[in-house]
Amino acid sequence: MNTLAEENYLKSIYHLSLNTQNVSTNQLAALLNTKAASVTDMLKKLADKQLINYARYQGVSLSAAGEKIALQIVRKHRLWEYFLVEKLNFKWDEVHEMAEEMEHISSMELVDRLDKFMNFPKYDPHGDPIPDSDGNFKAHELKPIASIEVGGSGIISGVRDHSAGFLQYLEKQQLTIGKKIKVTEINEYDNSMILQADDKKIHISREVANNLLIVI
Amino acid sequence: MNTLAEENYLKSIYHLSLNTQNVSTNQLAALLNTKAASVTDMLKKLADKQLINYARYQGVSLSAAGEKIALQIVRKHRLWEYFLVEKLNFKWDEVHEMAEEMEHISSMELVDRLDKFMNFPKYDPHGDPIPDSDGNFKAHELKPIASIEVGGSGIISGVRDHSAGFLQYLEKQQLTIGKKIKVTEINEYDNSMILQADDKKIHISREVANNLLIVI
DNA sequence: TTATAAATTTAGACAAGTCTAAATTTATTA
DNA sequence: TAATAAATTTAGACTTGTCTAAATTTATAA
Ligand SMILES: [Mn+2]
Ligand SMILES: [Mn+2]
Ligand SMILES: [Mn+2]
Ligand SMILES: [Mn+2]
Repeated sequence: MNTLAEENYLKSIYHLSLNTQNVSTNQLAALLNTKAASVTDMLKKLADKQLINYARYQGVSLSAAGEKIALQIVRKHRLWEYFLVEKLNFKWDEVHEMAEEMEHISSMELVDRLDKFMNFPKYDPHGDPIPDSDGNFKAHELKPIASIEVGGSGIISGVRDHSAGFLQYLEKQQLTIGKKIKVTEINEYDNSMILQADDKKIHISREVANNLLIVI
Repeated sequence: MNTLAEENYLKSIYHLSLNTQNVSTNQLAALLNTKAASVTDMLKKLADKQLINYARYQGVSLSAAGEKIALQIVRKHRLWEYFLVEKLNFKWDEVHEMAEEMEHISSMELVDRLDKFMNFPKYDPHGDPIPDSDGNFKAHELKPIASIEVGGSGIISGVRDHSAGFLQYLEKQQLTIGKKIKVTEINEYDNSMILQADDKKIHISREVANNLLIVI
């Protein structure tokens, strides 16, 4: 079907498309850890295959066919992450690289059975929605904690930064998916916030508040 | 570490080495579904990496380092096959191609946890032994049913032919791993055999008898 | 609105892995 | 043992995916 490289490009275009209309060559190069020239080469190939809409110098978006493929890869990635955490007891900061490889296992029958085996989970260990076999999913209505005012509360349901460092920090602070938090104080000087979670007060920086997402 | 192609070559050399001292270029080409010239190219590469012992025109064998890698791939292949059958309910004739991809997932931590998750199985769905994380395993003392005389009996514990067609045939005849059988009759004309299994009489050809292995 | 900067593409090269066709070595057999 | 056949290797080419350096296009800003 599609090569491993093609799949990684499609998935990256998908992710970047969530924030911008047209994805730029440089954005892709940064995310894929490659060079702009290499990206251009691949974009030509994907355009030939009708998987993307591409006009020279104008950036790129997924075609319907490309999005379908991207969603299947995202589905596999998130299901394998769920498997690694729930069945093999990995921590949420340990699974990304492994899933990066596993998402390319081609059998659809396999991923559907895996889905069933785990009882059709709707969200991965980082709170990201898992598309079903048709590519459909419902995302949470997420807001960064930074956007909440004093007195507001919600349930931690996602992260904006998926890096192992950030995830480990959150784990240490016990700020994990599903936890109910309330904003009790905002420091005017640096905009850092104090949260009430269970019986603890947790002090988080503005940067953390920007990258930690809740459902109200 | 090693590329996917290199891993597949090492594994193939390993399998062929079980029957012959030095593996030939043509044997590898046949098993890997490629051409002899391609095999020669790869053998040079693997020899440079000290993973095989190779002398031009003389065939090839694994070095200690090469065998270690091959055993890890075999371990992963068989553990994933076990997972697919025991956890995801695939049939034993359906899992080979998927495991062919999954065996290349690199994380050793992952495979060790998978092993633990499944309670350290010793044999894969086809009766082949699963190496432990150090590459050690104990193979069954296997004999083809064809070598048994009338009155002899044993437990089905392996197959010589792993093709889906053969496995499906065995399944249909209920000649599956673990079943106790007894040879009740050998037809002199075509050497076909009649087996007693549970309460059934099963008639098998010489060819089947050669490819079905038992422990006495 | 022109000059400069930034982004992107093109040109040309390279490594991995494969192939066909030709050359070489080894095995077989007359 | 010499001729022929079979197996293997070499030569040269091709594809995929990548890179650097140079050229081109688009964006920004004086
Ligand atoms: Mn990937
Ligand atoms: Mn995730
Ligand atoms: Mn393989
Ligand atoms: Mn097997």
